[in-house]
Amino acid sequence: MIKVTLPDGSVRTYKSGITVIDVAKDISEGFARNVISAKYNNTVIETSTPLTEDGELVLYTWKDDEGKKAFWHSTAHVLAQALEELYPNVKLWVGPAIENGFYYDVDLGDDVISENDFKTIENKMLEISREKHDFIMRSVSKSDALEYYNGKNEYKVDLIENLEDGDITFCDHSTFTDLCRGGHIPNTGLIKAVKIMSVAGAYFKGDESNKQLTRVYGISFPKQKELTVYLQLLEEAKKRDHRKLGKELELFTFSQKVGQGLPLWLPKGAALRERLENFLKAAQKKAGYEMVVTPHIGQKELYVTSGHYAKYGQDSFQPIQTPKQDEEFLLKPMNCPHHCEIYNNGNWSYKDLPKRFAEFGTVYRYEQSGELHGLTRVRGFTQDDAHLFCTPDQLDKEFKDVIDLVLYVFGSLGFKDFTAQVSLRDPNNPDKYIGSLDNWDKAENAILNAANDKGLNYIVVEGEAAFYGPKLDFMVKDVLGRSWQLGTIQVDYNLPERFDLTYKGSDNELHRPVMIHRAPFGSMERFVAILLEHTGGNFPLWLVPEQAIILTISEKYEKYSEKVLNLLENNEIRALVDNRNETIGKKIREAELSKYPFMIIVGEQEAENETITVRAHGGENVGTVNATEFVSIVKKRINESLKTFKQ
RNA sequence: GCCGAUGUAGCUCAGCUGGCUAGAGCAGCUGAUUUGUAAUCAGCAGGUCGUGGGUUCGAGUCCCUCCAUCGGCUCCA
Repeated sequence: MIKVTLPDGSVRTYKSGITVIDVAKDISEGFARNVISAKYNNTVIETSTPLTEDGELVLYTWKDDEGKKAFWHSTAHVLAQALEELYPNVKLWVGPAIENGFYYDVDLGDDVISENDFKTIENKMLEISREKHDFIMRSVSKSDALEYYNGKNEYKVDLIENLEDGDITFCDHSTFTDLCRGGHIPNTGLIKAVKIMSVAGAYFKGDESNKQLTRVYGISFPKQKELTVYLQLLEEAKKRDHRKLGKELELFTFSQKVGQGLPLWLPKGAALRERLENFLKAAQKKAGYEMVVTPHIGQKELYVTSGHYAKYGQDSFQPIQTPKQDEEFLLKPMNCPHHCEIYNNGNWSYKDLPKRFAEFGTVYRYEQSGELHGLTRVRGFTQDDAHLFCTPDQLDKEFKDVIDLVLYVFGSLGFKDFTAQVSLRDPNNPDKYIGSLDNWDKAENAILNAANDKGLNYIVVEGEAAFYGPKLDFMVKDVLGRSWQLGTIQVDYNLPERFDLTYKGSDNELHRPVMIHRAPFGSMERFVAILLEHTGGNFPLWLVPEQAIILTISEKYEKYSEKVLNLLENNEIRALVDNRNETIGKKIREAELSKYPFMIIVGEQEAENETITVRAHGGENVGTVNATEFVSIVKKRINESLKTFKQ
């Protein structure tokens, strides 16, 4: 007999060898029908797996993330079978579940899959699904497994060679067999709806020097309706795409003539960006930062000193020659070397530190063309950069103060769903980084300590560090769930050495300062992009381009509307008048679509009584008030969203 | 850079298997209308169909080059 503990703490006793599904049936027949996956002692198993020892059992349905994972991974098997039947020369690599659906990486030989083929693949998959084949796991010896794939599929052979004999399992369903570690739904019949989403190239083992395989993305559901809902959700998300909103709200544009990845900020966008800059400048001033300004180019030697040239010289915009060709300049790809030289201009005592140099510095990076993406990945962008130079003793406090500043910025703009990520170096790839191991250890520990003390809920990712130092990044997702780095804080012991930065200590000796790189927004471009997607274009009231639009009932009320506009402008409320010869219904419709927070309607009644009637975006009737009262309403709402920074 | 897709008026899109002067709605302009909470009516104007080649009697439509964009991969100081 074995003891099975369930998540609620209850313990049930069964004959050894009972299957997961029978345990589920014992709990409840109805529940058992929905169980599609399970974990036993924290290991993913099949619902048909017999239990032979005591353990903790967790049962999953479609509603659980683990259940979805099993469902989608199982669908990947069905996809693989469909591909094998449709493309006899196909060689399979791997087919995992992902956040939304699954993919399978395959080598199609000379065949190509394009969107026209999706329907055929989907139909084939549904055909297989309807036949209700059980997924059955079996153990295979390493030699048998190798034999099975030898000469037929070098990718699987590569995979098996790295596995331990005894740990190798195959999964069968229908006539299809795949190397697989497990985690399937009971049978293919549960898959009722399938959609192939896209195909893409993906390098074998993620290595650019390897062959590029074809990655087929798909998603599946236990009900047709859920697929429909999912596709509708995607459509809705696309409406909040920053590229679409940026165009509609006239914030920014791109021009083929100017060049790809080089955004053009339109007047409304530029004004919005300026407000963001002023907002941060005010907070930085309180936190003891000093603004500096540096040029857009620098001598090549500057970047050789910093180490950037060796690391990124080949992938950057190539050096600019002087007419005599006796000097080379680089477009500034980052501000740190310039700021190091600003530090070097002074003769600092420990009493002067920390020095905090801030600059909205525009930088240029030659990103691969395939990587460019709206405003989130561009070739010319402005960082809200600053570099802090401090004594080793001051590092902890300075780092924590920067965390506070970043959290203040995120809070003021309504970002709640962000992930703090500590990015460390890849211990297996030391060539990627500059600087001594000792310095790296110090820097990594400084970040971890500060993050811990601040009670930050963070994840640690190895291999994501900058080449000169580890980072604490603040990641935010876009409408399609893609993660982007916004705020970043980095500890750097390396550049101070390379630039020979010093300060005089209390012992009258020269010492090396520690450097913190930080950018709360990350870049103005990316930040505005993600902010657009998060707000759907409904910016916080303090930030929005125009806070109110005055709509006249007819052109007769032009004079009065101008008077109201004047009063609002004198009270620093951004507003404009729509006095076109159009119906009030049309003006309201357009104002709604343009996302003005307030619509002020003025007509006969208002002009007579010196009042205004206010409608908020979305339809809220704020009421009929006088203009001064409206000013206080707006000011109050702004204050609710924008706290002042204290440090 | 690589894989797949897309590119028609300022915007959103139609244009079937190549066939007469390339269409619509919105925006714009002109006129009428002077309007009370999500589209007033009429008229006008607007396009080298991304670029450059090719196939053809004939190309928006088929083929190739390049450019840009989209979804991924790799990259991301």
